[in-house]
Amino acid sequence: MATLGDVAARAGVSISAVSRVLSDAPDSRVSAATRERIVEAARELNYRPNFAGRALKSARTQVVGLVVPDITNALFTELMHGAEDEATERGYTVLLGRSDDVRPGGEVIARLIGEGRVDGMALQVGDAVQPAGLRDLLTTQAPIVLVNSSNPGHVGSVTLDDHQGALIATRHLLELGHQRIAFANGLPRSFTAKRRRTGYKLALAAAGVRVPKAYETRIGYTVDNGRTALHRLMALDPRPTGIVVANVNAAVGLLGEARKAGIRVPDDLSVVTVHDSWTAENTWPPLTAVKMQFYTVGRTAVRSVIRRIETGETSDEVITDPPPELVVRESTAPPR
Amino acid sequence: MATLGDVAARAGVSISAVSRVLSDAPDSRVSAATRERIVEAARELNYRPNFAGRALKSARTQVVGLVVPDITNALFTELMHGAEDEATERGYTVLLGRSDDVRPGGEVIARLIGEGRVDGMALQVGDAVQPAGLRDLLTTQAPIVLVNSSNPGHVGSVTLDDHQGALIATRHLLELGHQRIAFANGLPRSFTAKRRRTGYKLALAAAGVRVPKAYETRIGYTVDNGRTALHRLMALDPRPTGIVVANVNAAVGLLGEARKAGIRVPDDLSVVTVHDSWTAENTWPPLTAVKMQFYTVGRTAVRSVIRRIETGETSDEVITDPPPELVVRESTAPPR
DNA sequence: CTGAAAGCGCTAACAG
DNA sequence: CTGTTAGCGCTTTCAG
Repeated sequence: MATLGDVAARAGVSISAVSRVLSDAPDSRVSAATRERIVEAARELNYRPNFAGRALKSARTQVVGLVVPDITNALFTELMHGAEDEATERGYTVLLGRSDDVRPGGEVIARLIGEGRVDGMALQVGDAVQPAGLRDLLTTQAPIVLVNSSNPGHVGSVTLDDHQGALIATRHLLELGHQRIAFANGLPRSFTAKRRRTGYKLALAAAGVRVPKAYETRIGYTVDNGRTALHRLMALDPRPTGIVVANVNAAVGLLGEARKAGIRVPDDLSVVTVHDSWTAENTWPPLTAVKMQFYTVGRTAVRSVIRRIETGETSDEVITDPPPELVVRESTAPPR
Repeated sequence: MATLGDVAARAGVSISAVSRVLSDAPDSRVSAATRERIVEAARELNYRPNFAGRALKSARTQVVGLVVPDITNALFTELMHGAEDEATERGYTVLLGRSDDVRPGGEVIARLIGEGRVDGMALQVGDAVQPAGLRDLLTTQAPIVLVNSSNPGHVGSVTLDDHQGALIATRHLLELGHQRIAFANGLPRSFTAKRRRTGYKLALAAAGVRVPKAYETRIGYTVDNGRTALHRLMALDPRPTGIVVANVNAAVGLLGEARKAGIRVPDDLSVVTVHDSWTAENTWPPLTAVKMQFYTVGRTAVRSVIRRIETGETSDEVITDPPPELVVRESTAPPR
């Protein structure tokens, strides 16, 4: 790989002149002719600035970490795209990491920041992460922004309007005429589950509808969790006529299980989910869903991290624009 | 962040002594007492080696790039896990990148390698990449290993046994008694599509079954491509009684579209797909699939890249162990 | 057994 | 306008 020195030698100038020209300092103080020679030499040698050299000198990597619990998840894909787009526009690169439930990201983050691999991080912790696990992160001075989590301390945060999402989903069933509306929610300690829960409850309360306590399950967001929720809810008496599922993956599992149990959707049971993804379009019947703006979350999170890196400012943001949007497909209908 | 100098000062020794101890050189030539003091000081200061400093000095990052066309894709998830597991075991980190069809990874790769961000790369190009786009990569001396692609030059490669996968899928339908077996394949220029095609053809030939030419579509691997394939195949006369789909995402789309068209699976039509993923379990009916070993591909690819980095050896490998495995679910049955 | 010193590629302050 | 130089944190050779 060509270095600044190689380019300088070829152009017959000093290293610093090359550096000034190629790192396009606004004030490179170089004559047009010299600049020309330098640029030409760099092109010929296919020069690329060495990452380590630059990072070592400047103590900046221009990299932000994005750590999510599960890269698999179709939802995070949108988020990652948003993060990448924002980063690229601002001259940053995104480094993708995984935080599983065991190590709540603490180890990964400490490494990435501690070793100087990234300048800052956007972090979404898994559902099952205990608040205690998060506490360590907050003591850090590092530029960390929490995504779709609570904000228990002095780090910034970006969250979806989960409350509104669940409310819209629930209202959809109410408007179809359902009264016995159940809620297949995430784990009790999940931050997003708490917020979705209030949306569900508020919608019911606003309509003057009361449901048994057992109508809410709090099992989790996975496909299998959805399967379990279906069984638990359908064992109740009276059976619900509609279910709001707090997560699209769980909804896919719930729908499959309903099918297996001979429960017809939407004839016997309406299902609406919070979140949308390509998988929701391809179930049978296609799932009615409330589309949440994950792309915007990604963009906003990275913007927030970069602001934190560059200016030190911290902020807590809720994505309300564009708002959650109901996408009606075929899994919901009026109750019989 | 604490540096070697900080640790040295605290331990009252020289920087080089600290370096020797903490980078656990096998022969650190340091007394037990000194070593103890150094380790203790490092712990107290929460020392972490600076990535840039180390990389600059050693011209090694201990990072391998993994570039895939679409991080979304459930299949690549397995591959990424395999890659990560292998990398971690060998003291490397994985940097994830995306190669879309427009820039066949060329730009991304040139940057990552040229700037010294990674020591080597495992690269899967998209379906739609023209061979010409690949040629540039082959001139490179960089440690690149192609994944699930052909090997048109002197870079290494790791591929699945696509031939065998398609053959097993086709044979499954034959054994159920189908004769009119169609094949919803990827684009003609896709390397994997070519290999799957030979498996399909061989299985038919071995059984002495002949089908019309139009029974093979070569539209692509996406969900929408699968939908299109369904329509095209069902417009034929005589209709096929079974379809082998070359990709699980396309199979999901094809299945959904069959449903919409009132074609009952498996009563009117059997569907079997190459690949397996969680989405295949959650369609209705659940998809019979040939499970391909993406996890092993990931592991092997990273192992191959690292070998290339460390020893310069190049190899071309086909994953045959474990072999592709038929997972029978409910989308296949004997023809009526 | 331990330390001094050079140098990886780059930027930036300073000198000419 | 252009060049010299110090130093970012680390590894490694060479001296002690």
